[in-house]
Amino acid sequence: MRVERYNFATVEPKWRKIWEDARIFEAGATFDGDGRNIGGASEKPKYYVLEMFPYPSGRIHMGHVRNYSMGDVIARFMRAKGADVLHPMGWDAFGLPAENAAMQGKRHPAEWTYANIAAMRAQLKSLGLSLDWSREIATCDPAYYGRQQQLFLDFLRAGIVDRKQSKVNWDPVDHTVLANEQVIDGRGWRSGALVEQRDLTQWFFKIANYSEDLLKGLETLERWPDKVRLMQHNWIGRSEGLLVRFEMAESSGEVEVFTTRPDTLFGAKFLAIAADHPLAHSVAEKNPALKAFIDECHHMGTSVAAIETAEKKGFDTDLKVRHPFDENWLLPVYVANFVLMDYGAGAIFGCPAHDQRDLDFSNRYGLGATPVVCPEGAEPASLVVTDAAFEGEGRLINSGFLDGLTVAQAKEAVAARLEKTDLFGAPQGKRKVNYKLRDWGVSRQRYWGCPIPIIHCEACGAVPAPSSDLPVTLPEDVTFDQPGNPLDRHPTWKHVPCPQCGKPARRETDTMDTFVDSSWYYARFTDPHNAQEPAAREAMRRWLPVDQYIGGIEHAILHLLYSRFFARAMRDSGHGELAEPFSGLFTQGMVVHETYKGPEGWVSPSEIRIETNDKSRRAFMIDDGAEVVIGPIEKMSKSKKNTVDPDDIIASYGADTARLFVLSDSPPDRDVIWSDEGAQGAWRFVQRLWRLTGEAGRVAAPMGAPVPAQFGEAARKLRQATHRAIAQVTENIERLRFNSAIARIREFANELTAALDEVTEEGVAADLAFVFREAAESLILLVAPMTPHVAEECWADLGHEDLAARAPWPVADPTLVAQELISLPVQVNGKKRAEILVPHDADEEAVRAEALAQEGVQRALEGRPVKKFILVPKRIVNVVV
RNA sequence: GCGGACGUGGCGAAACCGGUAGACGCAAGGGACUUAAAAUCCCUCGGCCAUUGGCUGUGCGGGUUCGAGUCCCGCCGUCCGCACCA
Repeated sequence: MRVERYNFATVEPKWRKIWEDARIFEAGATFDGDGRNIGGASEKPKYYVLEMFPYPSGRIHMGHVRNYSMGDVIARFMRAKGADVLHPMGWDAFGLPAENAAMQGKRHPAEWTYANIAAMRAQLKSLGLSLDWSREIATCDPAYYGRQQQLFLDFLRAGIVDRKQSKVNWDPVDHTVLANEQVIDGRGWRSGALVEQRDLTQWFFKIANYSEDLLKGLETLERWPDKVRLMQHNWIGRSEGLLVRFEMAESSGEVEVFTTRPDTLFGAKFLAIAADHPLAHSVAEKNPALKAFIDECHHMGTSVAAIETAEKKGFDTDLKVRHPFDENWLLPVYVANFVLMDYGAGAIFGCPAHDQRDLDFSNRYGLGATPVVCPEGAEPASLVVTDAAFEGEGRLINSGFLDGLTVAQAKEAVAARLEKTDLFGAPQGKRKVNYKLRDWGVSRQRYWGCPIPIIHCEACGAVPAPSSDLPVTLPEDVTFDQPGNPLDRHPTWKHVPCPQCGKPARRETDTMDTFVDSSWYYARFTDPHNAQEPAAREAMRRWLPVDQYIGGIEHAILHLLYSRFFARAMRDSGHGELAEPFSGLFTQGMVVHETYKGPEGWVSPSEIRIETNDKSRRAFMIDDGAEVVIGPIEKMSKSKKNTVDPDDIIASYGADTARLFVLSDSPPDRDVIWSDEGAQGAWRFVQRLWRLTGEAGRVAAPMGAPVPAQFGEAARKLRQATHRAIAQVTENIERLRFNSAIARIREFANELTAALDEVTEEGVAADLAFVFREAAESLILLVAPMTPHVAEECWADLGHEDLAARAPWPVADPTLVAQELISLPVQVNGKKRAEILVPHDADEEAVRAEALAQEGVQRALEGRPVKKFILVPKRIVNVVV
């Protein structure tokens, strides 16, 4: 046995330096005779693996370690498989936290951000990720956001940008717009003031125009998780319905509503309009009570969750509208807090019997409910709707000319009739495909973002900044000691002459949503230093789409939808060719940890020790021995103090151990629980790899030894184990089942250990020696994507002078993977009674004879005749009696 | 409210198209080595009964099937997202 321990502290930095000097992780790498990367074009197939780039918060967390370890496994695996791999890294560097830090710590956002980037870059480098650092980008770099401004202007020219009013959360004390998460119980998080909804004129990307295309495109994304596609599908929210215009009873006006259930029109009890509906505003002018109600709605917050979870409330306007099919039937018009102005027509008709929300509303205001759809087989007279609306299928009742029709037929009949009915010179009904997807408001009243390159001129309006002005850079001399946007109150920055008429004009002081920054960075990585355009067409053609994108499920909708939109918008404004930027997507789970609570509050894992025996598991403070309560396992967060610092882990166990642990134990799309015991388990395996290679190396054949003509029993067994492990680990990595790949590698290590235990003092024969080398080298290459440093050290220890990081992936010999004898379980009436060993090509008769001869089978048969004999080849035998 | 996901030993999990439930690891218990400890190695490890062996078991209740963790119907529980956090 090898005496010296594997010393990660010296070994890991050594290999990182060697990799870096050899520049082997740069995309498009080709090498000269000395193994130096001389760059240039590559004949290899391309593979682009991308992990969502981090926000530079200052420290990486275990979630980053997991995310980037997964991407690195794929990058190293694909490189070994012979691909030219692009695996870049950058920084999502604009955003609110930098401004908050500036307000608190008096540090300039740029200084704070770049310091954080430097710290996090060093941390990421210590993980040994095979990243192409020559392509590093930061979105707060003018070189990056200048090209983004170019995109904005080209989108504007292509008609993809719009300027219109929309609602924001306004904090009247801080004079600032609040994010939804900054609104807590209707109040600003910092000021505590009641938040108002305000109309602001803002810039929009017309993503809604792409609704149908974005929906259709989902079908082509076969390597995306179904759940993400479903979430986007629902988010786009296509619905086919009818716009219906209702005539007002006491005036010549009308109210238009959108409905997906025109079939239930005879069950209508009321109309409800949004608080911001023009009609609501006009009534409110003469009705202070309604004005108060509308104001109340404005304090609800702008998020859908806030609106829909609020108690359903309405206000009777006293206006009445005529039912489209009966001019004497008048319906009341309410202003309701749950109707959204942005969706459909900003007005609905309520059918309480067949819509739960309408029913809740109706019950509150005593508006009644008449059932008009009768479920198949139910007695119409027996239908009474009290607390539960019936939203299912059935046939129409109480509905005049619709009676007896199915829901689908009735929808069609109503649409057909209203299209032919005239109201004020136009059809009363119009079919419409409606989408929930709204245009993307990109204006932010903040400093630390990409300036919107527009100049406002009193005479010429909103004028694009000339392209020679790009990038329009942020002024550095700003302060954060007053509320509001520093750009807006900067003394000189915004004052510029109008590019068209030359008169004094002012710059747009809003910056872009940071989602814009992250919507095209994948394309920038293909040509990160281009000063003329976002990315050269040739570079995008070489690398796009991203073959495998990896990130958190929290980005399932917005970021991924915006990026898909951006690809289309770039295409339509002359900046690319493809619609779908990510052909493969994988969403990884979080890293979670136990929580500990002492008398003084939450306690960090580093402050406690755990005592376990077969009965209990208890935690105690290290300093005073006081017992603390072990709480639930939760997402790592500073507030719960249940974080583990990757730096600490790397210092005590090394990067390989950290990488191995976050990849094993749990499937990658599920959360993984970080535990010190688990980390130690991973550490033990890293040590074991080193010992095992040493032991195998002592008995292994020299490098380049010829393949023996014959293999003995022991050699053949280990050889089969080796090739089966290669086949299964390869498949598991290809399917991104890293936990299974590692389990299989460990199993193979166990098999190799068992084979080494058989070795006696006399040494081994040439055939076995050959197989020991083959097994040890395979083991190291299989584990190298997960634990690259120890693999490199073992690889050198086995006598290799070139790098494991550059070695080709081992290939399984199919003839060695196949099993000649197969173990088949034998069931009697579905219960396992015996197990038989049969040749893989045994015919049914032979299997039947063997199965029925088993003692356990005979016992279970109890002499009864066999009714049916089921043989699933290579799987199972079931005897039915 | 709307939408989505998940539920298997003490714990994390595995089980490909419906075919041996619990691979691999963690924890625990027992043993070897050691003056001792660490490290390492070996054995046991879902539950109940038992002598060979049997019964039972994948959140709960039904169903389909020769056969269900897997498919269908209905519950229960937990977690996540909801458009200005990134």
